[in-house]
Amino acid sequence: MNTSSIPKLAKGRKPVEPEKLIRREPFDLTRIKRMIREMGLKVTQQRIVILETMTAGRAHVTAQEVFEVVNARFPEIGFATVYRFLRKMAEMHLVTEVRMGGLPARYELTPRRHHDHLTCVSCSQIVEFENPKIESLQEQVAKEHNFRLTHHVLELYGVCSRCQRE
Amino acid sequence: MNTSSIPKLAKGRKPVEPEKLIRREPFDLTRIKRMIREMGLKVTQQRIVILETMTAGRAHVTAQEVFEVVNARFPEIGFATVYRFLRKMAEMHLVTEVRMGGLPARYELTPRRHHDHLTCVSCSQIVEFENPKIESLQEQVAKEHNFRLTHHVLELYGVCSRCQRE
DNA sequence: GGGTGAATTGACAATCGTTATCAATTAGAC
DNA sequence: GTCTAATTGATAACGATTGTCAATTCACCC
Repeated sequence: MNTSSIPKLAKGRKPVEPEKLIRREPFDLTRIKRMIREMGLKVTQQRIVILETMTAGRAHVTAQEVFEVVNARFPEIGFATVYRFLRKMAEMHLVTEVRMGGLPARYELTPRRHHDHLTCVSCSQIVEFENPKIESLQEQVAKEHNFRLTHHVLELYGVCSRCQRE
Repeated sequence: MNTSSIPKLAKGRKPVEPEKLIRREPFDLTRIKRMIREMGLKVTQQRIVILETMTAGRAHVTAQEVFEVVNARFPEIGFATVYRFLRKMAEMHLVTEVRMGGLPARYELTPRRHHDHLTCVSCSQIVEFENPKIESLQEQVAKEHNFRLTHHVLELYGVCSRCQRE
């Protein structure tokens, strides 16, 4: 890949569709580079762009969606690279992988506070929630069975208020 | 498919490897036929064998595992039939589909009492548990967000006591 | 700065679990 | 038994994910 073209493209002006996914301010470059280095990885232009997209974009995105945003800005970046880096970041707990049913995995920057998900089966909107009582009851269950808990998946599915009306 | 050969094979004596999966007594034929009829489906030899295997075998099996048991007894039964029927039964809530991570779906006869799973990340053993307090807290969370809850997935992962010792 | 080796990349093939297709067969109602 | 719609098995197709590998790039040394 011709990486030298990336800075050039970055300054490009052509309007990009998938940008609509972006909602938050990305972390600054220094911070992003540090995050990559802290994972024990080399700092490449691809990884900067991918991680920047993750920090800037909405949560709960699929690898495909990340790829589309990234690839729209830098067509040289292949989707294998996106997949690989997302997997690596999940491994490093920098992002969290959420798999619902047989659907493609969704990724979110690992939130400082743990939370679970409430998903609308009709419109797929995801609401995050945290409930310390449930958490502690889970710990209690694990203890009763002499398990040392490593993690858990709690996904609630239902119909949101808007979809109930329709 | 030559179904007429099935009764013949059923009496066959050749020892079958995957039988080791069987742990419980299957439901009797009359009951199994009734279950299939109650789903609004035709009673076929294939479905009898598959459902018999489900009622007789261990819980939390993959479609592939069911297929292997079934196919060992009746090589004429294709795996598309197994997949289709499992999916249909899941749809009818006769069996419950459990998907953990990106792994193949596992099926169990829907237990009379709802329960969740505690899985050992080391040896994959699955412990079932039920906790009404967690259930009601989930309802409460859904209510707070104006969702009408349809179902949920609660999977706890940890290291079982035996694996902790090793 | 340039040189070097290992990590990373992109294109693409391969794999996995699952689902669709379709002609042939079968269950169930008459 | 006859008829028709449901079911079946073989196989292709599918979508998500992972592996392969030659070419490129980063990070470190000088």
